[in-house]
Amino acid sequence: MNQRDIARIAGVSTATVSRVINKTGNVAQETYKKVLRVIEDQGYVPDTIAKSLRMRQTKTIGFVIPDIGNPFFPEVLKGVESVCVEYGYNIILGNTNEDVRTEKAVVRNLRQQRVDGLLMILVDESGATLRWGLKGSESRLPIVFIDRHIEGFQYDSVIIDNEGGAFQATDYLLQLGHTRIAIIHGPENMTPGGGRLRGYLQAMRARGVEVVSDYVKEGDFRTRSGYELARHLMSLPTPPTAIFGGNNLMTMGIFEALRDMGVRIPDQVSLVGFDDFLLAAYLTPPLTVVDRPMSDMGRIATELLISRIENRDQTAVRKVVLPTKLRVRQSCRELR
Amino acid sequence: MNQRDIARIAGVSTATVSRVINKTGNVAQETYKKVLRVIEDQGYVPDTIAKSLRMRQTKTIGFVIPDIGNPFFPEVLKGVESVCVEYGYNIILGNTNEDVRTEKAVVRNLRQQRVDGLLMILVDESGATLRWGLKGSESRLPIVFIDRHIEGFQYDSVIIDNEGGAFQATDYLLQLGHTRIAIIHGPENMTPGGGRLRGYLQAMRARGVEVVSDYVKEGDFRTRSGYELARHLMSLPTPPTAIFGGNNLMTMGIFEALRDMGVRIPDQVSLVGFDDFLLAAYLTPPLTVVDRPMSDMGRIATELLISRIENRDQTAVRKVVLPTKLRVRQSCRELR
DNA sequence: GTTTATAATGTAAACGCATACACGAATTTC
DNA sequence: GAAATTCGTGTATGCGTTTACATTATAAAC
Repeated sequence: MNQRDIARIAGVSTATVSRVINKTGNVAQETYKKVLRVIEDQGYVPDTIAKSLRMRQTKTIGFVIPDIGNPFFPEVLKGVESVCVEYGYNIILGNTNEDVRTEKAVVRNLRQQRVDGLLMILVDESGATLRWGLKGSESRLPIVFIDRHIEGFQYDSVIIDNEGGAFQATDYLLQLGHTRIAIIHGPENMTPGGGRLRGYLQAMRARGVEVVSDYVKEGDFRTRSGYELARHLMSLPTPPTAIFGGNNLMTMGIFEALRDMGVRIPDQVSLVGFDDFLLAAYLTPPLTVVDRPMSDMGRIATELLISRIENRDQTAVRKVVLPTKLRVRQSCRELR
Repeated sequence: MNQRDIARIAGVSTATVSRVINKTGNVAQETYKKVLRVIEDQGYVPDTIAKSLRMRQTKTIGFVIPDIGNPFFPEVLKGVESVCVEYGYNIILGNTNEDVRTEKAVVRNLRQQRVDGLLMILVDESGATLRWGLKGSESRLPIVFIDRHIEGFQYDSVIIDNEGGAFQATDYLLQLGHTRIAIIHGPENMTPGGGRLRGYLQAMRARGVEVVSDYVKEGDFRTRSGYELARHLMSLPTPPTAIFGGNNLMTMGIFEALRDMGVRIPDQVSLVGFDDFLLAAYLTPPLTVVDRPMSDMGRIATELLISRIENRDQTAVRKVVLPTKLRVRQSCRELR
């Protein structure tokens, strides 16, 4: 059942059917109703594929993420989805498994699917993914980066104030009297990893507290690395009195390690995490964390992307930085 | 840059280019290489939209879910995604917000997008969604239901043994000596709600324990209803000694309520949840739950769907029932 | 009542691809 | 060496839309 069938049954031309469906151009009241009735009767639904081909736009955006399993993902997706529904866009998912090769393939695939725009939480911040994946596409595909900022590309990004958030958390611990503060941060060459580390360092220096290199550990943003590095930290001759976890997963690993080692929070060691997550408030003790507006990131990024797609926003490249918020709960104690 | 451009540059016809890309039909070694070089040079990527139109298949499946926010979702998605990658299918998301009207619209939209098949976690088990959403589509769209079974439709479903799982959990509590066992179950007219309730009732009766109607509460699968019903239960003149939570979200609500009321788990009340979730193992105490293989459900459902799409599976309608597993942790105590 | 503007509709081409069919060249068959 | 087969390639059509352009019917203007 296609447009031509409807046209035939209604005794009009396909052009008229099209005009009725899209409310474009003039069509007589009577004809309008007649066509609509036939459409309704037949349960006809226009073929989006054909329309996309003709219109050269698919009303679809690609959402590229590194790991479906990270609790971060559904949060962001929630924001993305709500805006997409509002503007009538569909979402095609692209999971990269934190792997650069896969990432390239995903970008290619999405481009091949003729998505109207791309929302990306990139793994490869070097830009190689993009250069290769986008090679040969004449029309500049609108892209908005989420949680990453990539220098040297004329694309928008929506990120959070990693430095500020880490500064805030560290300073909070310092205020409580801690000086032996450890950090398990993410990869230094990635936006969230490096930024949070810098915030930590700045806070320490601002208060004139010496940074002990043994207390500064680089993880890979996964639970396991948090677990192992925390065990390592607590086995030090002089263990830290507080640990700052660089993201949700690593913080969970830290929590688990402390529990397994029988280290009590916050009596023996204070814990602050980055990322609020469902878990944090339910743990015992409830975790103090740097909260970042994940759903908002998704929402704002999508708004931005769609406004680029629809050419409503012609301004220069935007870098939106969202603020974080320290949620004080019960995982830190005052030292005196 | 399209096929015609490549053909022109390579000095061949579009048919040859197509043959090279799809490795269909014969083409001379030399020509093959030449065309491939041009494609590479130009960064040409075939247009999937045009291909889809011509081939009448999109290599895309729609995944309809009721709530992105439910931890259940990413788990299932993980399984779905892995299979889709394997077979080269894309996923378009459809969030229904647990709303029947939205659900209808989503099905329509997905059909309009010409997805090759549908994976559905339905809200409306009456079938009205399908009847309306699919009206007028001549070619039978392959569909696999996840976590729901709908009578009267010739579609496959992949569900879990709700009755068995609930029986197991209830029986476990009975074995520990509990008799005042409450259940907060989901909507009775839904597969997981009704099934789990039945399993509970069967277990009680099997051991000859009277079912107290005050202890049987129907929630809506959301956190809040678990919270409120748990508060209600514990305010009863004779409160239960054990509560069985009908799904992950409601169990969390129950947990929260008990914490807020200062009721100690498992000393004062034992708690068993349905669904394992990241949280469960991290809570204090770690929760005993009925675990169900969510990722497997996604995987198996997708395998089934794709085999239907590609006509590899011509057998009658399948109803796959996956077993559950009781994960005993520390939220239940023996009564004596 | 003729001209002119406007509304209503139809005709046909194009979007980028796969493929049926056609055709000449090369190869095999006897 | 003629007939039959296979190989390599091109031409042209159609998938279901939208839309520029053409055409006819209707209303407005004088």
